[in-house]
Amino acid sequence: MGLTKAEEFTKNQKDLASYGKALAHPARIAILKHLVKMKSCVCGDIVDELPLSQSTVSQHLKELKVAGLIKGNINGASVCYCIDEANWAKAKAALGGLFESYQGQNCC
Amino acid sequence: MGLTKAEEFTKNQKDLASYGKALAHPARIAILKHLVKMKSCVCGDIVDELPLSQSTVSQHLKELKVAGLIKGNINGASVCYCIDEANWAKAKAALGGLFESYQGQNCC
DNA sequence: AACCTTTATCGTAAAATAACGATTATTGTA
DNA sequence: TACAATAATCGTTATTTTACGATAAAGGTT
Repeated sequence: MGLTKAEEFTKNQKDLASYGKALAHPARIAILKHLVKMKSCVCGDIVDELPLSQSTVSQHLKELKVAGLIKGNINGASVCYCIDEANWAKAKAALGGLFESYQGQNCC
Repeated sequence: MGLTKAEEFTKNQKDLASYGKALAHPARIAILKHLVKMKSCVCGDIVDELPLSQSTVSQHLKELKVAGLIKGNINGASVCYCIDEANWAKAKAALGGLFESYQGQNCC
């Protein structure tokens, strides 16, 4: 993202931007939708669902994990990813709050 | 964002990602919150609110406009920006739908 | 007409992102 | 123990993003 002056913003603004960033790629949206639908999910299954290489999918999974939206549990040789319920609720509340704070009525 | 294979995803996935991208920077979150709160808003006022140069803010405004979340009306020498009510509702519904589609219950 | 204000655009540089193949580490299996 | 499978990480490249100053365009003002 080039030069970033993000330090100068509030925690709430940075949190919201962080959730936005996690959602800012169709592959990550696809991963999240898959996890929501399937509940259980081995990493390999996600790779098979997407038109991307294993390493690229792994990167997207990492970003979602860093943003807190998902978590991964090692299960033998594979890893089971799923929605991180607590943080999902936080993101939902934060984004929902933003969108609901607008009640219509503009000047233009 | 580097090489993008976004063509291979569904319209819904791309739409959601587009909204995510619009929200992916604290400055744009700040702009949106300001517009929600103030209702009326001259571009210059937004510049004054942010720790960024006029040209950088103008770029962020453009991105929000491209994503459809805001619109600008020329008002003499200045421009009045505000929330685009229709698209705001669409984004709210799309993101809300994603977050509400998860009903808890994971394997991990 | 000359000038100031306001905002968009241009040109540029630094940094992040997206993508891939190759490699590594770990676990399970023959 | 040797080998296959799984997933993370490394190294690299192309593209996009962020940011800024400078300039341009357009609208007011004197």
